[in-house]
Amino acid sequence: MSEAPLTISDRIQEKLDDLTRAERQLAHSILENYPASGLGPLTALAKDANVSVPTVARMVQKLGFKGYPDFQSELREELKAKAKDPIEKHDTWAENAPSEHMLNRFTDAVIDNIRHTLGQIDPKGFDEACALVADDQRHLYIVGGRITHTLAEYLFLHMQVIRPKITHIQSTSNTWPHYLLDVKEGDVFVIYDVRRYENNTLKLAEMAHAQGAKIILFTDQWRSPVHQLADISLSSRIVVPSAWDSAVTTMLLTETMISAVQNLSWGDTKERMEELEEMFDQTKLFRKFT
Amino acid sequence: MSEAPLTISDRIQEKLDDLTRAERQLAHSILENYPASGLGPLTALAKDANVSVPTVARMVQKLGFKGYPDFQSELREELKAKAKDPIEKHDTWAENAPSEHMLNRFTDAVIDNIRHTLGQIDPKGFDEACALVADDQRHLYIVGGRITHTLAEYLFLHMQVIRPKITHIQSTSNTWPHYLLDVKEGDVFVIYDVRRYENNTLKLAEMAHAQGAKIILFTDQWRSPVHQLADISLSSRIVVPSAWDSAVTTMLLTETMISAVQNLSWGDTKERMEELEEMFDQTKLFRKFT
DNA sequence: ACTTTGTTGTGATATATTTTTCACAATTTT
DNA sequence: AAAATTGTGAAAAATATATCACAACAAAGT
Repeated sequence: MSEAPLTISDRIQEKLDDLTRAERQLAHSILENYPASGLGPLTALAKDANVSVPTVARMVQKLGFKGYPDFQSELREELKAKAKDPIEKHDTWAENAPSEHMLNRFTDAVIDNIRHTLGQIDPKGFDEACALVADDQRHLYIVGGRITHTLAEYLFLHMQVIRPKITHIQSTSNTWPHYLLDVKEGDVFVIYDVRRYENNTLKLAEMAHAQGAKIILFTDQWRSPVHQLADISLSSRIVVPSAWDSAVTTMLLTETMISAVQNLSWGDTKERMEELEEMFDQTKLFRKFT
Repeated sequence: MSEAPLTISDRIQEKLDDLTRAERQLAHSILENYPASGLGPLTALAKDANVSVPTVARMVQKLGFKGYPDFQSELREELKAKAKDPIEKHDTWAENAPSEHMLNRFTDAVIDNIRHTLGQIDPKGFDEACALVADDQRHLYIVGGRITHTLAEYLFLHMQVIRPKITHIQSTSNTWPHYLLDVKEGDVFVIYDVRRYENNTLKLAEMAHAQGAKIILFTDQWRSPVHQLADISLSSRIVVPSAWDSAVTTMLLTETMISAVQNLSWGDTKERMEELEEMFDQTKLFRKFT
């Protein structure tokens, strides 16, 4: 058995549990841009990971190296070996799996979906959609179908924090006619509908449209019939090597929308502060969970 | 247009004619296993190339670097950049939007997450997890938290079609102690837990573990504490330019699992046929929609 | 063959960095 | 409150780098 020669990356990950908080933080920093950061001076690495110099020194020894230079020289060996290896031809995603492995095939397809989807999207329309969703003068209704209600709820959960006046409707439930009574002109519907397109969803969209609501539609490349009524359609490619369709791209657009709406709601000034706070928050989390 | 930023390798080759014999010898040695040898100590490089130390020092300056350390740090930069590149290639995703547009920034981050995640995943563990989930002798419990229950439900909805004996538990609900009564040794728990990790989820995992259940954990790069109890952990990078974390990569893994489990459930014989058919199918689709 | 000219290695040395350790205080975790 | 972890600042030890002068060498032209 010619076993995989156990890279340093592997070794780090294995030991991850035996490491202390600061060490783990350092480990992640090393893996973050591997192996480049490990090849620089120890001091730089320490600063990069926001840990002290002794922490680095202590850890490399914990990992079983004689010292930092020893660690580095093994890293270089590894790099040398990898450069010789012909495996990297087709960049596989999961390097340790053959390219026919489901992990690689699936990911290939998803990346392809993302590329196609983003390549064809209309940024203006997207921005308009975000603006509509961000406008808390309008009541926001979020609608999903049998499967897509999970995406709808995902959007709902986040919007709940960002703005008031939102409702999550499941088109497959029979309670939704209720909600429609209250719909006012100018309210916004975010509707998820991918194949197989659901009749209920279409009906719901029609009624909403009839009441003068704006409709933003998340759909697939073949476009749900709701498309006819929608003010803005965002269609994603959803084809993967599976018996089912992929919701990954749709979720990507959804998350992007969440982020964009958040920014709009907070105003330009706070945007940067938020980014900072995020980083800070992240650091705190590192400290908290050891 | 932003041309490729001229690697050090390029620079060396360009200057090759201006170099003297020993320097050329050195240059070739550097290119021989590039960039590894350039990242070691100057002395080692000199010995490797069978040239003297001053020759190396003289050459790096001739190449326009301030000194050997300068040369090295540029090499590291290059390596870092290259590691990021394989598919990203700085082609902006939404071509009609500027690269600072949220669509592009967000997608960049997500692709990066996917690459990191897949790069570090253990395919063996993944396969084992799929086998466990596919085994319909075992009852399958799917658990999600406040946000992640949407992912859990997504998995649940698909598994429902593929196999019997599954239950979707929401860790935030107070009904879950009920279910645990029925858990038998060998049953399987698929648990979603990303930061901020939920106490309920941990408790639930502990009880499941105590009853001898297998645990498969979907978590983030920092790993939920449930990790300690899990038989298999699948961790995803979740960092995006947003106030929230991204679930896209986790969903990608989930969908991949669904697809893999589906294949397993159809029996070994049909598996390959199906794969072929899939590929064929995929090709057809490519032709159709391009 | 004999310069001439430019290149290269040697050995030595000064400088600059880096690594490794310490002791101790601050902090966090148990 | 005790134990473990981490950062600080400093210093010592170890390496690495940059240079120098000079001799050895090689190639080119005379």
